[in-house]
Amino acid sequence: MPPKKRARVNEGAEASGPRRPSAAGRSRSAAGPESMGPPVCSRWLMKSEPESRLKNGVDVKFGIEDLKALPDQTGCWDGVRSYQARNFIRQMKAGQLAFFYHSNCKEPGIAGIMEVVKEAYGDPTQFDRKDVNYDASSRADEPKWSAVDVRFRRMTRRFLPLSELKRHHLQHRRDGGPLKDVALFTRARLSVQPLTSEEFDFILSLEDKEPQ
DNA sequence: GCCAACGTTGGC
DNA sequence: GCCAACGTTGGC
Repeated sequence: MPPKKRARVNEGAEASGPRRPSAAGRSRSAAGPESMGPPVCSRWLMKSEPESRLKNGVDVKFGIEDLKALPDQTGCWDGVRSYQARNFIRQMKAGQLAFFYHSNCKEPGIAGIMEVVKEAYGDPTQFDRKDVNYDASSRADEPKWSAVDVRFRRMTRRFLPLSELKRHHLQHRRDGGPLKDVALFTRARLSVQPLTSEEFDFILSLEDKEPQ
C-alpha cells in the first residue's frame, strides 16, 4: 500500500521501533569474496498508485506528485501489509535511493527517485482505527508493521514504462544482462522490492536513451 | 473489468 | 504441516 498524505518531517524524538543493534546488514562476514547468496541490495523500488481508487471509501491515490507536494517533499511510506515487503522496509538505510513506481494505473512504470530519510519505525496507521490499514491484531509494544520516511529527489528525465523494462528483462534473461532477475518481474506482487546497484544503474541509464 | 499469479488463512 | 479456499495485486 502507498503512503498517506501525512507529512512527516524526519526528526521525531527517536520514536523509532525496534532497531537491530547492528545486524551487520548483508555482510557475508568471514566468507570468501565471492561466496554466493542473495545479492547485496542497497537500492529499492516502491510501488504506489497515482490514480484515484477507493478502498473502504478512502482514496488510496498517492503518486509521485503527491509526495513532491508534501512539506519538505517528505512523506511516511506507511500502509505496507505484507511481511516480505515489511522486511525490506526494515532493511532500508538512511540515504539509500528508491525508484517511485506507479502501479495499477494507465501507464505503469518508474516516475522518479526518492531517498530514505528515516529508517524503519512502527507504522502509525496500524494503530489508527479509522485508517484503511488499521490492524487490530498489532500490539503497541510490538508493532507488526513498519514504515520509513522518504524524500522526493527528482523525476526521472523521462517516464520509464513497465513495458520497456519488461523488454529488457526478457532480453537479459536470454543474454544474462543486468535485469535478468529483477524483482519487478520475478516477484510480481511485491510492493517494496530490493534492487542491486547494478540493476538500479542500468534502469537509470535508460532515462537518457530513446524510448525505442 | 477480467483474471492470473501468488500470498494468506484455516480446516484437518 | 499440508493444501484448498480465499483474497489481493496489478497488468492488460
